[in-house]
Amino acid sequence: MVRAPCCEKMGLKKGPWTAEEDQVLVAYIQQHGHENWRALPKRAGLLRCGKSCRLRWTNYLRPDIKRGNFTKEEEEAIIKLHEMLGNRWSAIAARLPGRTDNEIKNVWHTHLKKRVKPNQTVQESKRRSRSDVEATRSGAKAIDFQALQAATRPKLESPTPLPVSLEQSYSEISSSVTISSNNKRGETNSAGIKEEVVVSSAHQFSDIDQNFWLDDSFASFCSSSNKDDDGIDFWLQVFMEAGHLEELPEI
DNA sequence: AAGGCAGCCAACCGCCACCAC
DNA sequence: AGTGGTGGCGGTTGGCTGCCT
Repeated sequence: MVRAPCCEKMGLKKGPWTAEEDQVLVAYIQQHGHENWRALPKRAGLLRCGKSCRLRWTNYLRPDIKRGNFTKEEEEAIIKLHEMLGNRWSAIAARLPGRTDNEIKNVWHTHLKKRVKPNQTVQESKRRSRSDVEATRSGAKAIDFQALQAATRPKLESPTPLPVSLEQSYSEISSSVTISSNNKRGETNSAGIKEEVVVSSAHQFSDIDQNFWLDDSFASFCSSSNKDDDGIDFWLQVFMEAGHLEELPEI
């Protein structure tokens, strides 16, 4: 099936948003919310496509967005998260309160990419990212941090606020790692983050030393380990290296 | 002063997964 | 089970800005 381009309709505006458009969009969403992005511009009286409105809102107008330069801590966090997750910008953004995936992607491409070691290239990240997808699609066992987090985090009725500190972010990742075996997409966790997998045979690594993620241990481990191993063995080695996994979990 | 160039970043595009019917 | 609509994601683009020559 070939879908028509989003803004195919004549008369729809493209390009930079004006202050007036921003105002209209914000006012409408504050009043009515954004249940249906496609219908929103019509109802709000904007000559934009829904996709454009959604992007503008999520990347720029949302009230919880943190503007301004990235701190050293945030940059370090992005580098480390990128090592772990690859080019999964939305997953990385979910770990950085107030930052959007687009922003993080931009920062990565303009600043951080140059900083990482030569052997930690974009291509490699791509490769890791792809292999994750392929593994998931083929039903193979793969680690998915979002899912892992969801599988072990206590379910709450109200949305969970984003982590308040980077340390907490790492803590949440490392404390919720499990090995996935039955993949099921489409679940939404308590923080409103879409889950890719729900783990049936959860094996928790809740006691991993937080310093493992924060200091150079993880980075040096990554550089010393076999880069071609994108799968479960890689992550098992990671947790064994962290010193908190006595034996291989049953998968 | 002006032209060229590189960097930055907002926005767009195409694809994919999910969901309702 | 198949189809169409929708939202979300990652890659890419293009315009703006500042620096350099």
